[in-house]
Formats: sequence, C-alpha cells, structure tokens
Amino acid sequence: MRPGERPEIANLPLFREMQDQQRERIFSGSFLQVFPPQLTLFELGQHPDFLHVLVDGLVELYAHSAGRDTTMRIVEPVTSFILAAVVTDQPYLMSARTLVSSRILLVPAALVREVVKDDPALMQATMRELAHAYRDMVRALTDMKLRQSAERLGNLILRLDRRQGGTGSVLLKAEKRLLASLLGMTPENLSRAFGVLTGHGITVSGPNVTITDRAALEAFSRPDPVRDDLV
Amino acid sequence: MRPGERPEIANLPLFREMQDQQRERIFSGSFLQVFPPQLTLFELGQHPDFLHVLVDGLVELYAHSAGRDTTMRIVEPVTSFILAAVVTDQPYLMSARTLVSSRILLVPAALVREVVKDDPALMQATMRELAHAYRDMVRALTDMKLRQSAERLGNLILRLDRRQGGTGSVLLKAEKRLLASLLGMTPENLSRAFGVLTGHGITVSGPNVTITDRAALEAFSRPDPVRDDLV
DNA sequence: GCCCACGATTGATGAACATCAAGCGGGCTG
DNA sequence: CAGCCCGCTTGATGTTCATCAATCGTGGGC
Repeated sequence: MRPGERPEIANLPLFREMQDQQRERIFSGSFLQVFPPQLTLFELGQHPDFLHVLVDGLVELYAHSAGRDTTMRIVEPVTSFILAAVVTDQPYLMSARTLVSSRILLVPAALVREVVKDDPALMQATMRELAHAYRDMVRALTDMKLRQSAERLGNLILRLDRRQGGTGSVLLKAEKRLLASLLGMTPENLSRAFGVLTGHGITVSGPNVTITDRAALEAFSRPDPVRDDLV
Repeated sequence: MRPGERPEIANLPLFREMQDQQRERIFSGSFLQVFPPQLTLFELGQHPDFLHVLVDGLVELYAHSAGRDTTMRIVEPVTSFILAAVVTDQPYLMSARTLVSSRILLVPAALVREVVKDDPALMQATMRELAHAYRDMVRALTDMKLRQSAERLGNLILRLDRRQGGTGSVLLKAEKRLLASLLGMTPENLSRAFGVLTGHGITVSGPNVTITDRAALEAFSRPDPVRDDLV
C-alpha cells in the first residue's frame, strides 16, 4: 500500500472500530492489486474468494440474465463491495468490472469470516453495513417500481447534487450509457429524459448538469422525504 | 404466548444460537399481540419502535410514493421483519399491514440493539439475516429490471412450487391483486400473464396453479440457475 | 334462495418505453 | 491537421404495459 492509503482504508466505517491487532490480521493477509480498465473482477455465480475494497478507480457491479445486462451499482473509492456474498459464503449475484484503472484491496473471504467471529466491533460494523446496503436496495426497488424514467433521473440528479455538496452543479462521473443502465432504461431514453428535465429546472452540457430551478426540478421529480432525503 | 409458540420463535434462525439467558431477556421484554385484518402496523417514515415477529397470520410490507402503492414483500409465519430499520435506528422505508388476523411478537427496538451488543451469537445471526435479506432484494431488483411481466410470474410460480414441495401443484396464498403488486404490474396484466403462461405449461383455477409441463414453463420463464435456483 | 359486493377477467385504447436507423460532434490517432 | 471512431442524440416505429370500461363469477348477508 502507498503511504496514506492504509489509514484511509482503516478509517472506513467497516474497519474503523475494530481492534488494531485484528485489523492488522486483516491487512497482512490481504493484498493490493492494480487492475486495468474494463477488466472483469469476478462473475455472477462464482464462489466469493475475496472481499473487495476499492481504493482508487471506479467499478461497476452488474447483473445479467437472458442476454441482457443491467448495472446494479457504481462503486466509488473508498468503499468495500460484495460483503453479503462473503458473509453468507454463497455465489455472487452480480458481476464486477473496472471502468477505469483501479487499485483494489483483496481480503480473503475466509479471513473476513474468521476475524468477524473474533472481533465484535468488526461484526457490528458488518451488520450495520449490511443493514444500510439492504435499505439502499429497498430504495432502489421502490424507485424502479413506482417512478417512471424521467422522474428517476430527476431524483438521481438531486441525490448526486446533495452528495457533491448541494451547489446545484453536478458532474456525472460515469458514461451516460452506464447511467441509463443503472436507472433501468436505454441510453436513447436517458437522452430523452434529460430533454424532459430541461423543461423542469436543469441544463445539461456533456457530463455537467446544472440545476437552474431547484423548485421546478423537485416539483417534477417528487423526491420522497423518507426515501430520498436521508443519507 | 401459547404453549408451542415459544419454542417455535426460539427456533428461528435469528434467535436459535443465542444464550438462553439473553433470549430470556428478549422474550420477557416483549409482548405478543393479536391484530385484526387490514390493520396498519406501522407507516413508512415512522421511527422503528419494535422488531416484529409474525407468529401467525399474514402481513404485507408495502411502499408508497406519489399516490401509488407497491407491495414489497408478503410475510408468512414464523418470520421476523424490518430488522434493518431496527439495527440502523432509522425510519421505516416500508409500511406494514395485516392481511388476515395475525399474532405478532413485538420486541422493543432498543432492547434488540442492546442484547445484540451483548450476545455475539445473536449479532452473528442478525448479520446473516441481513445479508440474506440484501441478497433477496438484489434478486428482486434484477428480476424487475431484466424480465418482463409474464416471465416474472413464471419464475414466481416455479419458486412457490419449490417452496411448497415441488409437487407441481401451487396454492396462491394471497389475493391476485396483491401478487400483481408484488410483481410490479396491474391486476389486469397479471390476469393476462396467467393467460400467456397457460400456453406454456400451467393451468390456473382460482388460487390453484398446476404445472402441467415444467420443461415448457422453464423454457418460457428462463429461471436463472444462480438467482432463482438457490434458497 | 336471492341479490349484492367485490375480485377476477376480458376487451379497447393510450402512454411509456424499447428498438431500429440515421446523423451529430468531440477527442484520439496517424 | 485530417480522418475516424465512438458515444450521444434525434427521429420513426413497434412492443409492453397501464388505464378505462364492462362483464363474469362467486361467496356472504339478508
């Protein structure tokens, strides 16, 4: 690991509270690896060998079925992913690939399960992380079931804006085709959805989205105080 | 509690492994209550006061937004629900109502969080339960994003059949309008979806569905070996 | 036993979204 | 600097699903 990376990883909610000694056990059994862009890290159905922690770069988690693909999540650093498969020791439900060159910490799954048993703080952090991940999925599913496409996009923009500081100026970090897949629509319809939102308080220029009239955007997107305002 | 119910609850994966003494603490702080049909147990957005364990009856978890409702899960006994909200101590993301008269064990949320900290076995069980719940939601979301309605229904029937013993004779325990909502479609289209599946290996008579040609049903529904065959 | 209520079904229409097919434009390569 | 590749956009068309409306069938109440 590079200097500065280790404390950053140690500071993740997942690893923050655990005993130093046990954390050392985790780190010394793991290794950091650099992957080129567009590389498949693992495939749906495989047995989980490692807990992954994205240190730098960008990773896409996606599922596929019957010839179709859909993006489930875009992982930004520094975050762990596929914790649930590791905990349950059951096959991955999603595949993962790097979008850009990425540095990833690989923690052997068996080691995670072992240390989790020995360190209550890590177990509690794991429990919390899974609870939050579950709630995120509940949000995503209700979003998909209850809202139509332009509305989903509007709420995504509001969420990104909040995450990026609430300045009203949002930068889309992923390709639009990927956003489309994440939102459960085609790239063509994402384009049209942006067109619709242009009449409701935003302007778009390449990957830059500006909220020019937040009230209008919210009136159109109807963000849910419970589902969308938290986090 | 009635005789026989207590061991049944104690035998849930969630409570099975914990120390007897701590389990006693949970039970003595909880109370069992009977609710009439169609009663709202809690509403989306409320602060979670209790972990719920459905002992007998049937409960629907649903979300709503912008005037629309959608069923997220149908809970059958004996199962706990809304564990994630209790663990994170954050507002419910779903509302709950009884479908029929139901007996529910109410465990104070604060008590759950307390005992979880003191009993590693309970914490581990909670962690596992959340991991499984997360994975179920991943399945549900990919189902929604990748499959169309008749396909979703076909896979639901295959899953129900497996859960009910794989005899090829499936009983639908909930009203069809509820199934429709769970599958993310209207009752009208559920009816049409049954019509479509009639040409692909099933016959329907009221709440009884019979799989007459499993190969045909599977060819049409394309169950995913990873997503649908497990559990 | 009759009738009503209500869920399920069926048909007709319309909206949302996917697909197919061109074009546009910007950045990278030679 | 030119050319080309590729992602994005725009338009035309088709599919899937929702909506609206009416009818069927069954189980419960009077």
